[in-house]
Amino acid sequence: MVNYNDIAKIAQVSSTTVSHVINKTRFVSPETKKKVLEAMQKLNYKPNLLARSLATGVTHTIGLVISDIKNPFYPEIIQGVEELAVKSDYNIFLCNTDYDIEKGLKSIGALIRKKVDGIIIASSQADKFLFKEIVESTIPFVLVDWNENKINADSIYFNFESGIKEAVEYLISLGHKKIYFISGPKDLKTAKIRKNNFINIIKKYENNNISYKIIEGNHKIDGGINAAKEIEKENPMPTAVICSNDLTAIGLMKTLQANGIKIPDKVSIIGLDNIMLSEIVSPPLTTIELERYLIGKTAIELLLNRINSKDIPKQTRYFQTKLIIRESTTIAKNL
Amino acid sequence: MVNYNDIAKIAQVSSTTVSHVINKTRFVSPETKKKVLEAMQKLNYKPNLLARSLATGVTHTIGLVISDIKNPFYPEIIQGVEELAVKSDYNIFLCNTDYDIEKGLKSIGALIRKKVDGIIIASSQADKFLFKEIVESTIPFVLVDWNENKINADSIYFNFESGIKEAVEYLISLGHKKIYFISGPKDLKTAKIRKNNFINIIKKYENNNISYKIIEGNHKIDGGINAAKEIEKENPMPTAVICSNDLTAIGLMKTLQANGIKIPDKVSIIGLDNIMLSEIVSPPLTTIELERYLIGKTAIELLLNRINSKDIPKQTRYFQTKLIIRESTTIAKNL
DNA sequence: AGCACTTGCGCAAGCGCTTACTTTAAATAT
DNA sequence: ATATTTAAAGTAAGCGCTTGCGCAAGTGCT
Repeated sequence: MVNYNDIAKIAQVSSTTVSHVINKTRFVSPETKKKVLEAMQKLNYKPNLLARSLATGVTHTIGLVISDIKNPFYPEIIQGVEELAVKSDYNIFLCNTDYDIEKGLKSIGALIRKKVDGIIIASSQADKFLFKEIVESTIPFVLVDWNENKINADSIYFNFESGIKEAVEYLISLGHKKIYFISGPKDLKTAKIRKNNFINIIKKYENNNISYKIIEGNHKIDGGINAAKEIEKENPMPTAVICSNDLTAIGLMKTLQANGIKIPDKVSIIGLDNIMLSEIVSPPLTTIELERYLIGKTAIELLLNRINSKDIPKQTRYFQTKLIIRESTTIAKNL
Repeated sequence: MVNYNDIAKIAQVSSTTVSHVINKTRFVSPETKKKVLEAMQKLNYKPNLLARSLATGVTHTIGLVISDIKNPFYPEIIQGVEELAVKSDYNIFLCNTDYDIEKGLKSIGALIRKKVDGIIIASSQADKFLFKEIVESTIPFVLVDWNENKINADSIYFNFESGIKEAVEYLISLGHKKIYFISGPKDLKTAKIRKNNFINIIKKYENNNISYKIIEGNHKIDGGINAAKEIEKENPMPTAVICSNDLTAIGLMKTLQANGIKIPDKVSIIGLDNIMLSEIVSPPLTTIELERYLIGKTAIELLLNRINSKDIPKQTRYFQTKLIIRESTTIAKNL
């Protein structure tokens, strides 16, 4: 591998000078510069960023931890992060935890050891140990939808309450009395929050003759499929179901439809996330929107800020959710 | 940052010994080992993988270049790559080219300079210059669906011909005579291949009174939406359309439906890729399948093989495509 | 007792780059 | 003509790790 010494030898200068012309870190006379550049050209020199990083302590690399690349929730976040990262000359280590804490831990460990300049955790897999690792590493990080303990860290919070409240009230306004909720995986922080928000909100209406029930899902399509079976067993069936995410809602909807249950006539369904899919299914899904691209962009902005000035106060950003009414909801027929 | 010397000092050994206990690269007496491990514990030591990589020339990092993270085509490939990569203790630099050659070039350059151990290029953005960079870098790489010049490199080829042939013949067997094709972006290698395969196949039937036409799309939903407008202008309209990818087909289908054109009664539609979405739309899309997870997995297998033994002969793998008949196709009504 | 191995570990160079400190020579000031 | 400043570039240590080479003490053999 060709290095500064090789260039220096040919250009008849010191390797210091080579470094300075490459980095433009001090004045070098035009003639000298020319010699160096020509030598570089001649040797087809490619800098070794590992060596530079070792010397400077800066890698221009960040880690992005997500939980499920196949969940359409993430690609847009990734895109938001990636665009600005690349513009700012950062590369991204993508870590997919697969909802697996062990795997997440392993990835985070590797990120730390590989000296990333910062980490974005958008994997809602809450784990104290993982968190401890990161904090101790002193590597800047931002938490997306996962600041369980209101820890003092740059964080992005999703306010699911606003959207879920809209959804519940909308359903009630349509005359629904029996409203079910399909949750996400038990150990997923964001799923817990979504569920609890739903419960808190609907409880306020319990005396208005509104009943509810939680069915466990997994934030995947098959969770919705399984939930459909549970729901069909109910007698009477709920007239409306809110799902912890769109994938679940879609699995549910498809299964009910396949079993001859008309959506929304018989059951109204509301999702959460507003993934692209939700617009495209039939009927288009009423859902609660989260601006994922913007979230990704904001996450990387916070991170870069933090990287560039470690001692500014920790920042938080809130993202509201809001109901998008499409065609999977209608007035309750079985009054 | 704590390093070998700090540990060595506390454990009263040389840094060589520290290295050897950490890497288990030579025998160290149990007592010494214990002292070292305790010192590490005490200092909460975290190895610096940059330094190690600089010394060994191995980074345990690979690059994965794709063209559009938002295209559901990619996440499964990423997953296939990621799973095995993590199992083998590699981290992944994800580079999204956004169909932008400049951006791709920039990313590849960074990967090379950051000394990745290998690169998987699953971005069908053909560019000689980009290719030149990689080859010159001597970094192992594998090409997914992008070996334009049958270059001697580890490659994965998609055989679109098999699936497209099935699709065309299936449509003809259903009595379709006017079959359109919506292509992908002009400068996308895989799109060119898909289109050319279609043309080659359908040309064989031209004398059987079969006519065709190519409409340009972009492998995104809006490409399908625009194509719908073109198609509606045709008189008579084609009775069947094959799309270069599923996203296009979905955009097309949704738009035609919105304009009152029944699918498949009036127009049969076939997609390509078999993304999850295609199963979920209404009607479920007849499409040509590509096993993306397996492709990702195969890509990383090839790459790891290459990394571990540079001088084995270059490998190639072919992936057949095949027609999956769902409900967006039916017999031609306007005979 | 003398020799040859073996065992366990240390020395120090090197990976390719950065950067504080110095040197050299020319330009300017006195 | 000498002292001082300035401009341009070099010296070498250091980032944290690996690893070829070598050394001293211990073991076994004759």
